Amino acid sequence: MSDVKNPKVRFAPSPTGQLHLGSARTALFNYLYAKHHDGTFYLRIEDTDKARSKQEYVEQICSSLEWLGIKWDGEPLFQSTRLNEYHDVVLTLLENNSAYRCFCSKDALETARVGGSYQYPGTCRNLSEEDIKLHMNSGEGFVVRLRVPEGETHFDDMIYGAVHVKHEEIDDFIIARSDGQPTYNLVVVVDDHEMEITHIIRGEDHISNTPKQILIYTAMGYAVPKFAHLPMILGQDKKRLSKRHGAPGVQEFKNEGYLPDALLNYLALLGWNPGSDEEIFTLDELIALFEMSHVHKKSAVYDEQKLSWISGQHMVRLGTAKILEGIHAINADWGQGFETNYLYAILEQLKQRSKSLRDFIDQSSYFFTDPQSYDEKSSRKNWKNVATSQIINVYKKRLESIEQWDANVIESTLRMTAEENDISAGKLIHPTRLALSGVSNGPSLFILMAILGKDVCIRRLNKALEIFPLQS
RNA sequence: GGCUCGUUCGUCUAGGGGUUAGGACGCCGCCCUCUCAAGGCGGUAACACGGGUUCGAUUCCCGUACGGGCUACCA
Repeated sequence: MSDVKNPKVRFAPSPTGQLHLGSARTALFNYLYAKHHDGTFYLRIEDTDKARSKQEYVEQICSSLEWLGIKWDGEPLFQSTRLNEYHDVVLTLLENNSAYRCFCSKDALETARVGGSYQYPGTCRNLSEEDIKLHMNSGEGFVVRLRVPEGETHFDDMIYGAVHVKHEEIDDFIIARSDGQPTYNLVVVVDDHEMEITHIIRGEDHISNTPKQILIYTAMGYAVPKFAHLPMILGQDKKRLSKRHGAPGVQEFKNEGYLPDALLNYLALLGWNPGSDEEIFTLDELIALFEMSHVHKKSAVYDEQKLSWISGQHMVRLGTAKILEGIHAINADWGQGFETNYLYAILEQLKQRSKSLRDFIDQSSYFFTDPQSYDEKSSRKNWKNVATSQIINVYKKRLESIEQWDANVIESTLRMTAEENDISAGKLIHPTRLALSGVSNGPSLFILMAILGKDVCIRRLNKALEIFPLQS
């Protein structure tokens, strides 16, 4: 289908914050593209902004990627370790006349900016050797700018198609700051060349950097890689997704109890479609199906409800052992002191009712401790008077004599009791559920009772018989 | 402001010169049922607008509107 072989891609976050949804999707698409084509997925930490980069963010980003199951190949490359290489490239560019020193002060340029033009006026573009020496000798600071030639640059974006940019629209941009530090555009090119990256897959916000980078590739005589720019993810207000949309970092999704595969699944569907009506996929399935040609340019709005649904779908498909593992990852105490089989039985029942791992925790308290309170509405509705207490008492007595404690027996006993007393089964089921769980919803009552066990059921019924009806 | 990209149900999307414009989430209803879910069935809801081109445009072209991106000695 595709003639791409063993591509090398990279995900290059800057450690100035934790991994966000948008970045996570960029990482995902890089990963999917690489793995689909038997390629390599590298991680590069863009930590040249010393003021904003933090080690703790490096760790957070890495652990988020690990949690997601996006595994990078080899060791991460840290740009902060490659300052010498960048410096050498700047010198080469200076030597081959592709770049030049600019002695204009920042303030001077700032005040020179008028109207709609933000471009560098080219003051130092053609300084003579003597002028340069003069400036240098007087100890003036300088930046290095790329000498952008006349003409235009074009490239074929895998998603955007043909992009043409006239050079008049490109500034003689800075590649080295006055403190000698290289800038983003320079650094990216040097590393992508060094790492032999074949496909640069990144957010649409980088599209205008691309011609600048191509200019550097060309000036250095490097082969130009292929580019794919991904559409943005927006919040409900159609603004670029950010913290204030309540969709912060990947870390939060983990804490909320989302499954990594579910998050990945949802993210993949933002801007890409599998070419069928299927919507639920594991990571491996996404790898197999991923095609860059199915990625479109339109930005997508993040929708937590759909994420939640997808999460629920994954939950149902997941084995109980995996679920237990996941729950313990966010709450190691859950179910402590109870047998694993007991926990499995609970999870099996709660699966259909849980969208996240948190839901299991939130819904399962009555499996471990007797209800401390009873749903008020249900109390009023389902255990109104002493008549209910009397019939519950009858049922309880019969339960006490059951030898074979299983759901079928529990159920037939209840139905028999109801029938003999000429009431509907529901009249007995609802108060019993209330007495046992304290709430009015949950798994089938008889399965619930079978799981809880005879002793617990009798104990809780006795307690409820003391309390209900609340007031008469 | 300049450059640029986009616009199909509220949202994610399929489609593409002639279709009852398809699917999914959500929402509503029904079925199932001991509740809540899950599941099944059905319903609600869209081609931004104006001009062309054409026998015929939602689909192609041009404008307008609206939205996104970029416009740093950040990455």
